[in-house]
Amino acid sequence: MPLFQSLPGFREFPPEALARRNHIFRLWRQAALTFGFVEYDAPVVESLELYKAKSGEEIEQQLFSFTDKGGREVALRPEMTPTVCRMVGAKAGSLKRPIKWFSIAEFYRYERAQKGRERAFFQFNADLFGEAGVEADIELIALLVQCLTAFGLTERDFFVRLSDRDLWCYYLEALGLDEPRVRVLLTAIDKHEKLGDGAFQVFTDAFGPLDPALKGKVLAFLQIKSLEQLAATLAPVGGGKLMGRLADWRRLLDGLAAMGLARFVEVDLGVVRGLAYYTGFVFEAFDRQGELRAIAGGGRYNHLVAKLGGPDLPAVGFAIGDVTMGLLLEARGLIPALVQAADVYTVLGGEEERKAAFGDIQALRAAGYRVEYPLRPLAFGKQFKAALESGARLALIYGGDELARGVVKLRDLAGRSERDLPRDQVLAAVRDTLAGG
RNA sequence: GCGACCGUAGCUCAGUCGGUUAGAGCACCAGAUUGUGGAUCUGGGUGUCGCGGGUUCGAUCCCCGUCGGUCGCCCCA
Repeated sequence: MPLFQSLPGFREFPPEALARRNHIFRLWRQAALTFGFVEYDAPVVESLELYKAKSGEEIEQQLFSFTDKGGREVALRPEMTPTVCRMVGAKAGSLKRPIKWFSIAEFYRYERAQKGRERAFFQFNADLFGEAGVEADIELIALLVQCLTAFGLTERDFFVRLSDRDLWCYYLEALGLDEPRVRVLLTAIDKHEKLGDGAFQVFTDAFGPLDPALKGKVLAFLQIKSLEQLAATLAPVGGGKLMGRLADWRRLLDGLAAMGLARFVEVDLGVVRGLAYYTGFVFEAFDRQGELRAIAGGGRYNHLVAKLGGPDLPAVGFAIGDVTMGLLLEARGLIPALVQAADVYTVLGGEEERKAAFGDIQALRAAGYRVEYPLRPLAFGKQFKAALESGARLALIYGGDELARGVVKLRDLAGRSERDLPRDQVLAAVRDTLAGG
């Protein structure tokens, strides 16, 4: 038994696992860059107040927080949104709009680990600031889709559930509910999928029995699956705010359809997201099988930058977690074999030959080729096995016979063919052979 | 924070109705093998049976606790 183990919920990444992680990061990064997002990074430790200001006092329960040696109350970051809002808020005056930033970073939450959830995990975060129109929402949802399809996932593997907090608020207001009742009812709606009718208990507890007619309308709203149904439901209600939102929905869905992404997106007003700061469209990506927790989530948060001390900047963003993403890719067989192969393996006849080879090895490496050779004297047979296991395409053979003739043997390991090279042509020959196919 | 299940080698697991020195496959290491291929053969166990305590003549096995894992609840930014 090891004397020390990693802490609960903290994963280790031995080379194979790190290769997988880097593969995921590489495709996320590539997707973001093609959408014109620029990468940033930020501190891992922040003031505890930053998170309390955004999420309330209870959040401390879920944080790795402590008092530093200067007496400051601090926390390991549990998410990127407050930080990026602060960063963008501070520089907003000098940043060209729209502001499109992304990051890939590790986060920490003091929670019990379970399937798809660890205490330390990575997230891809993308946020767009300074654009209030649905064009920004389209951009983010399209990027989210790209971040998943880049791996070979299709509409049969995942979908994006699209909802709208503003729409809910305006609708419930139109049905005669005041703001406190709207807020509590939204909490119930958020839990309805899991708890069913029991979800409304929180409302009953706070305000007494829910009017059956009202409840019926809420349940009917949750059933809406298309823009047409939404329009039909809202038409009799009317009102400028609701009609405005309906127009936004139309533009959003039209835009996504024009991008060819309609097949990934479903109208689903059951998604509310617990966060009070969301102000408009909200969305979450799920696997089609319904076996995993959310793959990604995001939405519009138009007032958070101001709340954290910056200018009033409209914003929309989302995050993808690496844990659920990894589970999904694994389940679909979409994690490729990520082998780290050498370019050249150098077979050494003996100590004299080793010295003779070192100059070439160094030159090849300086030229960017991955070159391996046995660190200890090894029989030729073993060296050829090692050459194969290294994945190298070429072997350079430094034997006594060859050196006596002023040559080195270049072996194509796959083709099993060999030829002699004059000593001074090793680098050029390797370059030509590897470049040639 | 709560609950259920689980914990034997690097991995997957066997095992002991409580009994000598804890096993297999894979992986790994060495040799056969000092001039050519993933093979084969030989050898190597690499282990605090998670940890601590209890019961017992004797515990990897039974009991309690604890730590860790998995899954779920709470929460989910």
